[in-house]
Amino acid sequence: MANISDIIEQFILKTLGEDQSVDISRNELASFFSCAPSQINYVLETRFTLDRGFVKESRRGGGGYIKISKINVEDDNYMNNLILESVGDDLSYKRLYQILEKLTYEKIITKREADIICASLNDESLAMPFTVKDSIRARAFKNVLTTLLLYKED
Amino acid sequence: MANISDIIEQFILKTLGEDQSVDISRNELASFFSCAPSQINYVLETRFTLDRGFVKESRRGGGGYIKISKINVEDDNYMNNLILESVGDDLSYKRLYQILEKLTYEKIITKREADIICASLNDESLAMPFTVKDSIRARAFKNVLTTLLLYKED
DNA sequence: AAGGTTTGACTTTCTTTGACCTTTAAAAAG
DNA sequence: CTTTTTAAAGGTCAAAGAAAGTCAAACCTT
Repeated sequence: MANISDIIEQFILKTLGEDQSVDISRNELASFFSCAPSQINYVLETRFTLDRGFVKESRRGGGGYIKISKINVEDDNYMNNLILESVGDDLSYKRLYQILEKLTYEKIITKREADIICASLNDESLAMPFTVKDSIRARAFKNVLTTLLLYKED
Repeated sequence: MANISDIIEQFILKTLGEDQSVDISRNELASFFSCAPSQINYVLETRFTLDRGFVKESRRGGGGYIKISKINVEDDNYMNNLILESVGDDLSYKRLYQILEKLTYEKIITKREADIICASLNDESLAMPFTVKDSIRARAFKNVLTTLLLYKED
């Protein structure tokens, strides 16, 4: 955790807190952390992604800003979207991991459940050629999500 | 004895101590012991294996690290036995299902967790040739069981 | 000779930096 | 009041840097 990106990520998460969104100023943040402004973009691109449940919006020019919003995972749209589109036909382990983090954070699954899914679908478990691996993972994970949806009914 | 690998092993074990995990920096360790960085990998591969109850996780790039976690293998004969013998190198879906029923009945896992494992490792998810399927399932399920051992602490 | 160790060259992944680009609000000019 | 200019944002992309991973050859031990 010695890299700036992680620190900035934590800072933004903390600033967000329980709120649904925050506005940040790219340049201010960058100068606060004494880093290149594009570093902020890097953090946003790698950490505040849709998979992890964030949506961004920004505006340039005077009084510009970047707004980071948490998406509402409550309703089944998020899960349905994951199943139908977001996951797609291929799913890397990394991406799976990020999605699981989000689902855990939103308390849709427990940490233990996330770990179970991870263990069964990581690269070591799925010991097979690259090309097939990601597609098997996608298929299997969609099945898991579908199973979870069944539990949401109650 | 007296070879660097053993010394590094001891050092890591000592650093671990009673803790459940440690973070190490491959390059730092290597330069501390004046050895090639890949020597560290060698030590990890030969000494901190799953069989011996260790799980590893790492990250490259700036601020990279290697995390070594210890799993509690204590006295859990049933799970250990499952991992080492019962499951074996091949595992049919039927057999998996039976084991999951047993684990659920014994309250080692919840029904929901069983369903999740089922969903991710059933024949539909693992869409691949028969010959490979059962061996992938065995491997994956063993990983799941190992992960569950991590939770046996509490 | 066999098996475990050690080393180093090469690869992959992730992060950091900086130069250059685009958009926009506000100010200046007409 | 409209148009033009300017400065203040944010965006993009590629190169450099910082780890860790891999693999095979050389080296020891028994």
